[in-house]
Amino acid sequence: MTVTGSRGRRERLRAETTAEIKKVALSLMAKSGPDAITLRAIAREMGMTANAIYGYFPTRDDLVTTLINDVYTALADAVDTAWETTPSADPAVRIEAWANAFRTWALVNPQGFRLIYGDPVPGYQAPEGGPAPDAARRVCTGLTALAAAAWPYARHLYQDSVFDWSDFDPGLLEKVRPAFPDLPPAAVALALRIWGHLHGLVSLEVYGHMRTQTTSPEKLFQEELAQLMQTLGIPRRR
Amino acid sequence: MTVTGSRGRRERLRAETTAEIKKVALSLMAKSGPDAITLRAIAREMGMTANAIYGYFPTRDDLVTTLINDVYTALADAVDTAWETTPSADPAVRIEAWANAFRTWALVNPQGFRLIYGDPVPGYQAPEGGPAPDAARRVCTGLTALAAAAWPYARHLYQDSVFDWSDFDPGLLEKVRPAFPDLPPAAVALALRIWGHLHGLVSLEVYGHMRTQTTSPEKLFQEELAQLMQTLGIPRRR
DNA sequence: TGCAGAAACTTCACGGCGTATAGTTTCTGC
DNA sequence: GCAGAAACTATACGCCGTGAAGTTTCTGCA
Repeated sequence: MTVTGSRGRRERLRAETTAEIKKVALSLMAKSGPDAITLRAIAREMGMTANAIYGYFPTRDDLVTTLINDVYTALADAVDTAWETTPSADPAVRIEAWANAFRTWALVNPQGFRLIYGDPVPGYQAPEGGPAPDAARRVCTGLTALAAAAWPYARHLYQDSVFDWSDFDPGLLEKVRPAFPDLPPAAVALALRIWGHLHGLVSLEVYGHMRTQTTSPEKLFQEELAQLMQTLGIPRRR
Repeated sequence: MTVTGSRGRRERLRAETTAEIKKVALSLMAKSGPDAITLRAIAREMGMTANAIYGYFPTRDDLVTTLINDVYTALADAVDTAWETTPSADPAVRIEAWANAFRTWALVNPQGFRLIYGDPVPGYQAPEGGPAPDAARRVCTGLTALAAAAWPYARHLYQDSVFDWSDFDPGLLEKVRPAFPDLPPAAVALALRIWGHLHGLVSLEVYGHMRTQTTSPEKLFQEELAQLMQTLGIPRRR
């Protein structure tokens, strides 16, 4: 009918404009960093007035929050895909696939990494619970899957763990415990520690702090993965 | 004499004003984050015009670079002091002292940590070679000292290392090799990896990404240190 | 002691930013 | 065809860094 047709048209246009705003914002970010995400620059690029954007996002921070969500989701998709498309027979291969997907995504999308994990934009205040809680949860759940895959090999190394469930966020456990019912708290702690290790090496590299120390961050990261397998008690494949 | 006395006076006033600019800038940063470091806000606080600051720093970026240098140096001092004031008999204790000093400094000076390691300020472009190469070097050299202290225990774990000297920055090696003549490339790689581990855990904590996952980042960090000793082959003290 | 010149500082101006308010155009559904 | 909603523009305010030009204050020498 004309009714739904017309309403549909308006909604479609609206959705298209919203998408274009985000697309332009992301291209500005990719070219010049998160700082370049300004309403006026986006509007300029789109042939609009900056205030027109307020019809789509109540404030600039809301736009940034949405972008963080999208970008973080893309990262989560990347690592999830790497995990799922790698055969599960050899946990070492699978864990390496996850970790390499993480680093590769960060190196391909350095500004996205900064957007997610850094101070995204001048004066940006993240909303309560963080800007992209779902995507962050997905990444952490993925990390727990790593730990779970390694746990048969690693468990004897973490016998005297001091962790219990109260050490972790209930929202995280809600996702994690049903998926891996047999996993103890120590394994979740291990997952978070691995997150820290990988995040640290990658972020030092992305932010350029490694460049002044080593000429081959790639080699360093592969060494990290090799040693990680050691830490997890996983026999080195050949 | 009056001559030197007068010239000395001008220079002293100049040095005092420079120091006050930096002091005010750092207090703004501590209160409201690196973004709050604006020439106008500093000038307002000092009862001056923003342009007066141009007599002391050619651009805002130069001021920020100087601040990064100062703050990074403070961090380097903190970890160096922790290292040097801890008895060297037990490498585990000493390494833990270093790592805890690193994390504690970051938690006490979160905005300083962001200034050093994050995107400090909108549009800030770090100068060639990084904003604080000396302080960064000192931290990396300190890390190599950790690796050197652990090396007698750890060396057999890194027999089949693939690193050679060409994998590292000459400027780093210039500092490191004379200080630790017997240390192989693998130990430097180990130092950088440890840096990554600690940096990752601490920066996830400082940036609030851990808060949504664990309720006790402190416990996680201590577990990290305990496992680090394992990785280094250092027997756990009691 | 007076005075040229340098140093320190202010004033004014420009373009950029987020965003609030008010006004205008365009489309929708009856 | 027309009321009203939705989309968008115009104007304005207070921030920001910074350049140019002008003013005040201090310094060192005659």
